[in-house]
Amino acid sequence: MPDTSSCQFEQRPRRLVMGAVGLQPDFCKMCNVRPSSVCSAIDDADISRLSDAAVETIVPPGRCFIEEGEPATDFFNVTSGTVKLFKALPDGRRQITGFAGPGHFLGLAVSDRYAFGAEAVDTVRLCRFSRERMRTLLDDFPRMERRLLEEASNELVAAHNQMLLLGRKTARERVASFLLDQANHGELNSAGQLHLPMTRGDIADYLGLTIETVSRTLSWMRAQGMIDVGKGYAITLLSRERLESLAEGED
Amino acid sequence: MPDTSSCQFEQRPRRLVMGAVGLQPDFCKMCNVRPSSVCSAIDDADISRLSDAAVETIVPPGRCFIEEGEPATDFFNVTSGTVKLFKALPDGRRQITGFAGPGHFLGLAVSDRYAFGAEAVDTVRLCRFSRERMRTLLDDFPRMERRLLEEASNELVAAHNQMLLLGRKTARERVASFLLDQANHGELNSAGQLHLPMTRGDIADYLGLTIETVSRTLSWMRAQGMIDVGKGYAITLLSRERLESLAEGED
DNA sequence: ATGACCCCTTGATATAAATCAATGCAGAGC
DNA sequence: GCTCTGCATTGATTTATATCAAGGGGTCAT
Repeated sequence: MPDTSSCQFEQRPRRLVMGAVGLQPDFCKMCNVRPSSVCSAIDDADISRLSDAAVETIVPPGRCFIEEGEPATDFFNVTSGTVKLFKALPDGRRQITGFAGPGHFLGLAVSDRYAFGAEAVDTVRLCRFSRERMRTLLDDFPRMERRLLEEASNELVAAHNQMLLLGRKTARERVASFLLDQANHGELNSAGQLHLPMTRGDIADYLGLTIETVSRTLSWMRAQGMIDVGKGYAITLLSRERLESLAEGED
Repeated sequence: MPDTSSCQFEQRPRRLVMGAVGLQPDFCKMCNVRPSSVCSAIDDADISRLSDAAVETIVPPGRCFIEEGEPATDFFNVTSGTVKLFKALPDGRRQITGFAGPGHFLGLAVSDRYAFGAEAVDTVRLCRFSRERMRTLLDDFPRMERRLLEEASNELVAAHNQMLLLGRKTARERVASFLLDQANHGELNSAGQLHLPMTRGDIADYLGLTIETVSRTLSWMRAQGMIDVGKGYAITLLSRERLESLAEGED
């Protein structure tokens, strides 16, 4: 059962129907509003419609749940875990266009087919809506449309940054940019380590490099004293300053 | 004076105030609605507010009208001509993130600073709004918000395609993809030629290549009989089929 | 006309990153 | 205990593309 502790509806039990389907906390996250402002805008009929619309889904690591080119039936909001989004060429070359963490939307596009594939990096929890119902939700909750526009704008900025990276940065600059992005968006653990849920292959496909180049670059950074590569997927950033100047090509 | 022939308001002259400031046809384009549905939703007070909000701007070729990192005061809708959008690194390396033609929006981002620069490729006509007023326009015309979301979604799809191109395609595949994109989005002239308004340098900065590689690749395609490179910026696609299989790496 | 400038093309060479190859390590299954 | 498999690291070599360099053909101002 989803955590509802951050939402204050203990006094209004009927409202918890939403929580029961995993919708309420996610819906708050989607709309980026306080739960109370969402709930004051809906009535009992809405509740049943919303409950009906959302399904909580759990996807195991490595499982692909959106196939590029398939009919786009669903719309997702990531609740926990990390998803990789990718596009592929017929001969198997693959470009990961982004990693989506908690709060991110998938399947926004206007097209009736998915423009990308999506695969769980680790265990992923999703809030799934049918796109058809999504459309009626948007009519009823105009805030949500604004929220989606905001999200799309942010993704667009990220995409443009990534285009600069892919088109004009060297391997070292790419890896430095990636580590800093990850450190800014994800959280560091208690030891100050950055936990990267994805494999070297995923990083390579995200940065437009090969596995070997990513590995060599990380080794070089370690030799330079910029980072410490721990066991598994943990990395410590020892000199954020040097990584930053490297990432922007100031060297 | 802007062309109003596509809008049917000859019988309601007062409405032409909008056309007088270059707003009305552009506004229709922005909202992607028939002029009548826009105008039925507004009254005289709205007209003066809208007229006030929009300014028609003409930008000469090569003129940069958005500086990356400057405060984002305005919001633009391209009326005619082609704009190049770009991001740059401190040492001068540049990535063109897209070319914006008639109907495209600029300055959508949530941030209070422009995330990219914009420069006119040829003579560009723009409809300019202050972002502050844009916000109130969005409140009054909810259709517009949906239209912007649609636009942003389409741009996101284009950005992801470009990431695949920049990260994983060879020079030949990149140039082939570019030519086909241009042929699909722009119009061919009467001789079946594609007119590219941008220089080889712009194409290179868009495709993550150098001028020399773009030039050599076009020469190679000509030698292969895929294209014909005319005088100036005109190119004829002789075998769209071969270009398509090349663009997707099927060779 | 002349020179300056910009853009494009083509050739020769250099290099960053890919590819090919070998090895090590850790977890899963038997 | 084993082997098998996937992932990561490191080394040797290749290659696609960048860089360096030269020359041609416009256009514009003098």
